[in-house]
Amino acid sequence: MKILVGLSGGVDSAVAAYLLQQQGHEVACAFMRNWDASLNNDILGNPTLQNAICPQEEDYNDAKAVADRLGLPLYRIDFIKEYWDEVFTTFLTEYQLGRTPNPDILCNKYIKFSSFMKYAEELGYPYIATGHYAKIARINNICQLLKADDRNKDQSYFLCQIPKEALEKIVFPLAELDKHEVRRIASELNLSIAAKKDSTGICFIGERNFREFLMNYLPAKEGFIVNIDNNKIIGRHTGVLYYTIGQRKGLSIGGPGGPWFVIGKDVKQNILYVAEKETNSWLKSESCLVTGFNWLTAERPSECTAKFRYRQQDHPVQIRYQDEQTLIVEYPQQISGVTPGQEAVLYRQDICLGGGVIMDVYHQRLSLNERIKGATNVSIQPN
RNA sequence: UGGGGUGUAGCCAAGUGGUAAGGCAACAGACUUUGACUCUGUCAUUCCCUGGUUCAAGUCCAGGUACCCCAG
Repeated sequence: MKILVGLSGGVDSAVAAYLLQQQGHEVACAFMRNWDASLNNDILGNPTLQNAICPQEEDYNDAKAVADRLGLPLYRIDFIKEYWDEVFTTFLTEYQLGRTPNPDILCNKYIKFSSFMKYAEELGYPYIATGHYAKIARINNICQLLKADDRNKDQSYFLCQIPKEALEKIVFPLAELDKHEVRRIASELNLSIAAKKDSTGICFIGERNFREFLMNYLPAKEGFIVNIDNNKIIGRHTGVLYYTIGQRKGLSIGGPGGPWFVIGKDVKQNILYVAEKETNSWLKSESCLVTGFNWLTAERPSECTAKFRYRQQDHPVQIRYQDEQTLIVEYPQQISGVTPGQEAVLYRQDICLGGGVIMDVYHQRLSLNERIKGATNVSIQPN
């Protein structure tokens, strides 16, 4: 098979390329560049802005070294405009609405398994491969997305929004490998990046002071932090959009009581609502509204399991259908920290059924905003 | 300027003569291809100031000082 491997400069994609080569495929590599700090006005909190060589060039050099070591051709392709238009604008819009989006899921949907796949086809490669820890298997002659064998690294959550048809054209060579085996292979090959630290942080943007990064695009706007249980102002925030539900760090609320957790926000009034202790009922919900659901299978279950965040355990859930893409996901046992903007991803055992965006969460039949409104329907008192 | 009370880290707070608990926050690290959560670690040679008693003072005594409350 002719396969184009997305080579990032990290260990995983390097080993993926090597494995495909060993299997006798006709392999070429491509390095994607999707973020340009100066072009994208990414100034605040950018630790590498002044560096002579930007981290992405270092990654490219690493990828080049890998390709050379394996004797494979390396293409280079920019998706900077596509990333901005399709991933980043959506990301910012969601933040402006007070939600917490998952940019990496958008990146996989629009860039890696759309634009990049198209690019590969045009280049004459009908298949693409990446270093994702996920598995594709034919079940009843239909390609399905499954969890990786390495359950600790499984990244199927991030792939829930990719086009179903794309599954036919993707190869995940790391599907059955543990991370430590991948590293072992890399070091046996004497790859220069064998010990390179796993990358974390937003896809293509990297590990950053997140608040400072957002300040480039969402201006700081100070406001009050209010204790939802008594409507008292107990602190100040630098911008309600910078916080996410369930967040504890960065509130700077000292003194008696605590710890304090963000439980909701009022974007219009610029108020951040917090409650004491993680055990408080404000973070719990029994159901949520999920929209834009991307189905990866033909199955439409009424019961299955779900993850509401990456690396969260699978929770048993029941599904009620508003329509094909709009679901009410119910979990009467209650789950903490289900957050609008994040993705609800459904599974049946190992099979990833698909995912959609959490639009609202409900507790005792009330939406989060209704609950907050009910609790704050008295004037806020200065403390 | 009569009475009472209180001053311990950024905040809250133990400690009542024997060599500064704990919590919150902050910071650092781990974990993590979202954002969180979580875990680990760091964080007062010093207790409002000055002097005194004592082998030993955050703790006792004296004076000063700041703030709070009550009465004027």
